[in-house]
Amino acid sequence: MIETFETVAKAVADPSRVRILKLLEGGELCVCQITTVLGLATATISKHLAALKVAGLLQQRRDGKWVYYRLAERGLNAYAPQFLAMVKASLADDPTVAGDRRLLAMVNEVPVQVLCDQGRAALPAGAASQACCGGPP
Amino acid sequence: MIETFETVAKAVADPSRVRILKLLEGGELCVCQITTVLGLATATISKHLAALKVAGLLQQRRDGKWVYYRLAERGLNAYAPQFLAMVKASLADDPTVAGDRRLLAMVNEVPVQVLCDQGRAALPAGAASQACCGGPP
DNA sequence: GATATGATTCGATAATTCTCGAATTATGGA
DNA sequence: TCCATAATTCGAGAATTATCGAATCATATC
Repeated sequence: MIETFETVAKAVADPSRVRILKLLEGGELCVCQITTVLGLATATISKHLAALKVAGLLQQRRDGKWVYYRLAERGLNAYAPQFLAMVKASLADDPTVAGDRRLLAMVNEVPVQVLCDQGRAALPAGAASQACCGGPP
Repeated sequence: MIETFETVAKAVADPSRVRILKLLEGGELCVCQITTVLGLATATISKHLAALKVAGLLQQRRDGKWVYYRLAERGLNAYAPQFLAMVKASLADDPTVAGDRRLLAMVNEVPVQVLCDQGRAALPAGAASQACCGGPP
């Protein structure tokens, strides 16, 4: 009951996890794609994904070596759909979310194997700059 | 943007604060009434109320020595109304929330001055038991 | 089978946060 | 003006959490 509600609310109360949810609105992604866009350690992303899954917000699918995550369409958690709907209706014009979206577009240009292997080095030069620190002065 | 969203989500991601929100659905309450129902220290309740207010979920009104809080009807935070609506639509049958509601009914029988002075001692004997530990074995 | 690779789990550290008692502020009444 | 009381703020301790590197697990390929 209130613990279930708390679990979902806590899951949504972290910017990294919200960024993941917003990314997945465009369809399923594998862990290394999400990792490349967010720019965090793989272990960190994996933990975030686990938290979102426990909260009933995500579903998992393995395809060979890769694990794909997507927004949960029917959840174990009664409150998950409402939270998902609210996230979906929010933050469309947030600069961080927009930057992630732009970066994702480039990530999608690269085959998954290459991306997993090289990370951001597989992207066009300077592609990741908007996500962290901007161009030269 | 995403920080604003995070602030509200964090505010809702704590069971004590959700209980406060559920209590206030019945109308405004003063700090000592909320403190008596939740059974936490006054300082703790005050901090929770401040967090909810900063998140745009609550509004404040002073009446003499007492400060009354109520759900915010028009908030500074763009996401607050949606979160409030979701909380309102949730947890109606949660046992903790139901216990708080029963306790609030008794609290409302006592004048505020007496309540602030005596706390739970002002309630009928054993009234607070359902909120923590149940009756004798 | 042995090896390589993507993802998860483990262990540790730094940062948040929940909670409380004590000190402070604000208001009302003697 | 001085005291009593309701609420907030301060300071500290305990618990939770975000993050990472290293170790482990799972799958595919040779």
